[in-house]
Amino acid sequence: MSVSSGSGERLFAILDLFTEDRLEWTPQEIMAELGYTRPTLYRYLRTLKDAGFLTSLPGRGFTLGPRVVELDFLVRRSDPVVEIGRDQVDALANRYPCSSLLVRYYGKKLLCVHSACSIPDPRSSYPRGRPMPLARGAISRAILANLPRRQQKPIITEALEDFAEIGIGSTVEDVLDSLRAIRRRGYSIAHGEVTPGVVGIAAPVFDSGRLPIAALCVTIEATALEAQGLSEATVAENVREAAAEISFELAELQHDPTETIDQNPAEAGETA
Amino acid sequence: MSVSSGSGERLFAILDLFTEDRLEWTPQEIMAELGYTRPTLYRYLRTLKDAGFLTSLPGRGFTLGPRVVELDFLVRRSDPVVEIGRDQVDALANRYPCSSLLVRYYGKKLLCVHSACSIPDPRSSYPRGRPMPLARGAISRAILANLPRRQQKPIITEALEDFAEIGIGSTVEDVLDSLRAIRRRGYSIAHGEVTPGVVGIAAPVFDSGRLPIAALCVTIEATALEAQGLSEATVAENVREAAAEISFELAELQHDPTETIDQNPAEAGETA
DNA sequence: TCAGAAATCTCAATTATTGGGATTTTTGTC
DNA sequence: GACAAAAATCCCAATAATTGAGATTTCTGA
Repeated sequence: MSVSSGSGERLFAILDLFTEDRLEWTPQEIMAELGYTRPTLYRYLRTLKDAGFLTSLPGRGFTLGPRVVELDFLVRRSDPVVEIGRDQVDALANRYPCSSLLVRYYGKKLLCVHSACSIPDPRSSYPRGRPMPLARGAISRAILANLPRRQQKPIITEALEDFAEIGIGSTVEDVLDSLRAIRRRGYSIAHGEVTPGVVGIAAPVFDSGRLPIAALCVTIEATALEAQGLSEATVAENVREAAAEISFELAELQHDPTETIDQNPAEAGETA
Repeated sequence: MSVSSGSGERLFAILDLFTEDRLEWTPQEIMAELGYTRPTLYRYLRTLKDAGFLTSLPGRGFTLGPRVVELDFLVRRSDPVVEIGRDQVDALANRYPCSSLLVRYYGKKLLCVHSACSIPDPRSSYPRGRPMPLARGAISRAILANLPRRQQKPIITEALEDFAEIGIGSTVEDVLDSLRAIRRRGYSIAHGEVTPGVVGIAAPVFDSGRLPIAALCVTIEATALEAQGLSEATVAENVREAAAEISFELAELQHDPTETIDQNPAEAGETA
């Protein structure tokens, strides 16, 4: 809420410039974009470079640096959802000609944390680290449907047009009803919401407190399903079971005091 | 050089606490470790959390957060060495029962940036993001041997005992001779230097300026080599060719102005 | 070798950061 | 559901650290 300045935040603002669309920035461009003074900017850049978050390309400016890579390795290690889910993701990819994703729910974001792919040229590609929209697709709904009402409402209200377009419901109450059904069924299905012709089938992963913290998802071409004589429901059952298995193993970890684990890094709740 | 304070660096010092051995820290522990005041520490933690670099675990403190994952995705995208090398790494893993690594040289560090594995239970495991020692193993020497003399000397001097132990040479001149041989041969081999019974075979990857920026490496059980009737030299030739192919494609990218690429993020040179 | 640009340095002004202590919120327990 | 202990946040004056204009140095390419 607070627009607090703080030189730390000004540092991170530099990192925020680097996006999928723009992976290189020169000091010039950064100055223009953020309005920092020259000496200040260079000081920031030096700090970031010394810390390894940026590296300078000979004549072309800066890119993200190796420290990021190192830290991601540590994140993979510290996240039991990844540790445990990996096998299930890979198994699903082996069973069906699909890409299979494990997507984590962080506060207001969905982030793919592991994926596997068993088809040559996947049309929808979500490798680790790519963020996803919170209001579209099977994954989104698998999570949303299992959130406490308190948290559902603001999200639904905000993205009502999206839901209407998809056919989930045109009023908040309608959407809530649809989500209730999804919750009871244990999985959600989306037809071509993200990529045309591709079916997404997702099921929620719970922490030991029964809160949804992730979703397991298989995306498969509609034509491939047909070709293999598979029904969506069959696949969905498999996904649901695999997700349940992850939840189960997570809960076990929780109870076993010999292992260190984290649980639900999602933000508590925000006054939307 | 400079022990400059700077609140940015104090922020990053918090991130530096998180290591493979210690993935969770409570504010208490951080205060004790870094000596920050309580309000200050909490301010820092909030900044880091808001930026997504940390997340708070319910009752257990903090871990690294999702922003790291997002940034690593961007790094993978911006590093052409990964983009190009991936296929070669995977191909080698398919050809031999081994793990196959692509390791990047960043200033004074070696960092695995991609790996593949074709055996069930690999004894030496180097997934993306795990740093490696700069003075041990085939990878290290593949890089070192191709560095300009200017940069070789200080490194060798500093790690002379290591080299002596491995049998590369007991004086700086001896080591330089050995490295020259490696450079001429085009690949380096290490027997059980990192893991007993495991052979490492590595070849350098060059940027368009003929500077070594990475190494491609296959690690394979000595017994597996024998069982398959493979000679080290045969495998080494394959590794060398694959690495050369990466170098070649990198150089091509360099000349093709339609692609944005980075080149050699390694630090220029430091007054060792 | 030299010009033009890029990066760094110097140092005084001032602002934003700091930390002691009070206060509020959260957590765990009864 | 209420209570005590701990954890996190707030307040605000003091001050130390950050800032930026301009000079200077280093780099880059011709």
